[in-house]
Amino acid sequence: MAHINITFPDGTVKEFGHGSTGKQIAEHVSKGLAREALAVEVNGEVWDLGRPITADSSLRILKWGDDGGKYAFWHSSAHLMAEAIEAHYPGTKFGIGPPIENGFYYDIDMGDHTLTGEDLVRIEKTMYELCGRDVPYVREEKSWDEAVAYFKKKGDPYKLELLEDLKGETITFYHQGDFTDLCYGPHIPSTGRIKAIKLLSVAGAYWRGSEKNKMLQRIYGVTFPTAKELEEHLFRLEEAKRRDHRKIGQELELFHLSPAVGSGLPLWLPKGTVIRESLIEFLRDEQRKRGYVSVVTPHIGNLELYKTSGHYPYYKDSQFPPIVLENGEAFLLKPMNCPHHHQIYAAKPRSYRDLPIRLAEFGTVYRYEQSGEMNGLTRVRGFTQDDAHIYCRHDQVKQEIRTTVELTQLVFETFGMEVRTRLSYRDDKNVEKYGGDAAFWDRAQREIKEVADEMKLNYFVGVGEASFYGPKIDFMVKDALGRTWQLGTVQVDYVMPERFQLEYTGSDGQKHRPVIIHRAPFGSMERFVGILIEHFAGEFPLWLAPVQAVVLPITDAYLEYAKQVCGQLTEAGVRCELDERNEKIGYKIRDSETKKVPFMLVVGEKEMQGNTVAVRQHTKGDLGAMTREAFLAKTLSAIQQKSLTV
RNA sequence: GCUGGCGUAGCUCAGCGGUAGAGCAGCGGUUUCGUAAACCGCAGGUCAUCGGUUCAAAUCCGAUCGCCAGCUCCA
Repeated sequence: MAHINITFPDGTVKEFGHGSTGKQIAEHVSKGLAREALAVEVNGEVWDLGRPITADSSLRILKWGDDGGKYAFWHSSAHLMAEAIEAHYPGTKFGIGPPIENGFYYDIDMGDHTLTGEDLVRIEKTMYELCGRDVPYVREEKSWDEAVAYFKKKGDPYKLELLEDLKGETITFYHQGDFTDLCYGPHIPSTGRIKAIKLLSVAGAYWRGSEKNKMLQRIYGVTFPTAKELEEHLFRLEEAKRRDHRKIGQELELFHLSPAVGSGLPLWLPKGTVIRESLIEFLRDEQRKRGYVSVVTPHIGNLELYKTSGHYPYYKDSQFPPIVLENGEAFLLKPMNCPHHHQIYAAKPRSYRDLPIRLAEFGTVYRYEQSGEMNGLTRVRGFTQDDAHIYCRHDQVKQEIRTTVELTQLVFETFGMEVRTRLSYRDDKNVEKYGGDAAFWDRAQREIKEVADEMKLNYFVGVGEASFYGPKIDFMVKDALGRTWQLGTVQVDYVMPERFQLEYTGSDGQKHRPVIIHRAPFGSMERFVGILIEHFAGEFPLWLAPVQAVVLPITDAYLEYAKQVCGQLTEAGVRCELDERNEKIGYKIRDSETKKVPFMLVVGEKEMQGNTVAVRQHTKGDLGAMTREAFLAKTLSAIQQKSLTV
């Protein structure tokens, strides 16, 4: 009998019988491993445990802790859900049912029936019954014709459409119990492995992600090998909801969204404005050190300006309609600041000695987002970019990219935020979406990649994510609900200098085109603060806290002393408030804790006598008494250092 | 924009055909208190808006606006 050599992850090689399965090999290693095994990775490809291995291979047994194992587990769970749906609603047509980052979904077409919460409960219950039967997932290879015949008979147009793209290939089916699905796999050995199930939500989703297609119903769910893990997962979801910036923003009175003003037009309340302005001050300072100069431009601009830039009419759908005067002159609420800045550059002749010129503005822009797109502060129709445009020579481009990336990194480090970096390239298959010559694009993309490599950035590439005038380095973060948002961005632009005929005189006396770098480390103040609220769960570091300290007199006998303390701190630049309400100290403390005020200064007889304050730190509790001077010094130092721990 | 869900006092929510309720917050008193909620009282709502059904609508139906989840989009 023939043998095959199996190489394990630790490098050891063992001989097994030809056609051995992952399951058999796992059992050979240990009973425990076999019990936990969900799938097997064979030469980098994830397979079912039951699939015979017929050649020398490197092999890794996948468990719940491995992405591939989870993937198979949730993929199998989607099939289990489909089986339960079919049991309740025969004739349901199935789209796709893949595993995702935190669970799985299945897109289904139920005709006139709209799923309700009760339906989900019923389906979930049936899933528990089905996994209780512990039936195996069985792989079966079919010819394309057999597969088509099956789904024609079943009457499932979506599966037939999927098969159209698989012509000529070997098709695989998976069965479990009474359910059969077209599926590339892999799957876990049997339904019994699924012990805990939660169907989370149902929402609409276009078939194949195109709004031209029919909208199907998508059920999201998550499953686990143990009930405990499900409980933990649901607890984490609840925790994440508590961080939601929309909730905290309301509780802490940071911003307000009034329908009377308009959807997606946030109002910054006094406490939120403190945060916003602290951030602006921080960045202005850093930019000043780096040779930026500030400019200010109006909120509207002549429509012709945007025709020159190319923003209009190509992006008409995402702009508010023009404001047209009686004489026919038309203005647009500015959707970006660049054209205005370009006019500042063009306002006088520029020499190569002047470059780079770095024009910075916290510029407010307006974009007509689709009605279903607005989201708290993270997606709005009016927002302020921490914008700047750097006009430089070709030989300065890489250096300028590098320093702007470094500035962006400094920003995220200051807040201890984790970001993912994306190189956003154009999509070569869709070139009409982009302006400028291919040669410019190649050059710009090469330049950002070179800088990214030289800086050893840990990036991924996003094809088709470029802006229409150039490629970008984008900095992405996730919100409390796991949604990804773009914050900082650095963009290289060879297109706008052409469109606006921007020039400088070189050392050779000839006219040359500058290159523009667009950059915004925060991205927008709104989105950044939204994410920041969630990052800190409303517990801002001292330098950002809207109220840094609150003085709490024990009784009104100490009100006068409390006023002195608060006055001294305010005088020194600390944002301090006095709680002079006629309430017990416990009540005042509770109130300030709820408002997440970093320092509570309790003052009574002892403090007044000793000229001290009893310091209580938010979430940390009583720190004991401190002289007023010591507290002030400690506070000022933490503010100055932008410390994350106080 | 699309699919579904939801709009009741500043906030969190109950009421779901017979004309509006609680807790917290607010205000007025009493209390003068040492590290997460003192006590008593008062006030507060054209039940998102507009239209319809009905003897009667917060409650049923429709439209509009807004919010939420997802999809699509995102210069």
